[in-house]
Amino acid sequence: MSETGGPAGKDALLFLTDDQLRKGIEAMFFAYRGFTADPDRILLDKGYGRAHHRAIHFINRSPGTTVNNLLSILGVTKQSLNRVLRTLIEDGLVDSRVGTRDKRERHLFLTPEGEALESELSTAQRNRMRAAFRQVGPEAVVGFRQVLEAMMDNDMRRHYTRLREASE
Amino acid sequence: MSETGGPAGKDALLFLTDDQLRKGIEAMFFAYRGFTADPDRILLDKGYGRAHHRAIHFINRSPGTTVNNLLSILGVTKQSLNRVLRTLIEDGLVDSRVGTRDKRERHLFLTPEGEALESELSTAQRNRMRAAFRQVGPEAVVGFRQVLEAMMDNDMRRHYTRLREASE
DNA sequence: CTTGGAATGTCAACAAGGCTGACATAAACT
DNA sequence: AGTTTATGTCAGCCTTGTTGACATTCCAAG
Repeated sequence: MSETGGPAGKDALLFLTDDQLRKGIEAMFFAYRGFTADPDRILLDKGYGRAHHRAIHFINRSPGTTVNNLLSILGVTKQSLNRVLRTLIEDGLVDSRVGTRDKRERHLFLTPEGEALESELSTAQRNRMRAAFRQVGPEAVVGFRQVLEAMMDNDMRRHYTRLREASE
Repeated sequence: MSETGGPAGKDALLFLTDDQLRKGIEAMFFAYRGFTADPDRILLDKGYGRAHHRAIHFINRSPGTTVNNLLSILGVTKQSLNRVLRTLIEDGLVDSRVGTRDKRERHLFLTPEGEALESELSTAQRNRMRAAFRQVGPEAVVGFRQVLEAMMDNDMRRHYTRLREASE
């Protein structure tokens, strides 16, 4: 690992100046645009938006998840999510099955068509991420994720780590 | 410094697996929510949105900038930006002065009230960024920014570095 | 067992902030 | 002077966020 203070001395905390923080803020802003650019282009052709992408992504990650669970991951209202889900279901990308144990719940799955779109979107997004990771090397990638995790709200970090546990 | 390939061997590129890339993607998604959460709360009270924040931020960064320049930084249409600017001007947070050399241009400045809001917003956002940076240390911060820069589109990276040059 | 409240999901209507199209004005270039 | 180009504004549409009202299902208290 590395010491967390850098070289001990009067400049040890230079990375916490307002200028450095602003640099981080602007980097985050500009990078997020790149992060979503490729999927956005693909979705535009098919008449979908970023909200559809998010739903598809997390249904793929947790097949059979309920609407309620998806809500707390996405952090939007159920009414907002519902509109998106309805179009995905109508278009045959998502399958919604009434819960067997609790009939109020709907369990969500991707159809083969939904999986195809998910794959197309995540391939595009991974390609950009891969190029960036490769360019900067594994140590930078570790730092990247450490900062992002530290920046999350607790609720979001809980979802983030829970997704890791489920898949590994 | 550090070698960029990690331990030489068959696992040297393990950080580029699909699982690692997906982890990066989800980290980006959840972290961006945290990144905008604090300013969003402040803006909600005052009847503004994220679009107003972005405009205020970059006008503060480049006082006297034109609408056109702001457009290419924000990557939205002029019509969309115009709606936001109109309310900020009406509310006395932004001052729009017709260009002296070219009367088609409008040069944008923050009023004292605008600067007050800018300060409130950026203080909140910096506080979160500072807490994250401090928690993970300067080496992680370097990695964080390296990945973000590598992830930007070329146009956005141009704006990003241009802002650096102007201020340092 | 039934009944009242809580949980889940759907429908309707509204607001913010993207978008395109049409246009007014100013500058620039024949 | 007259056409073309650049800048900014106005009008209207679409996505996706919001709240409110409601139907269905479950569960627990009487």
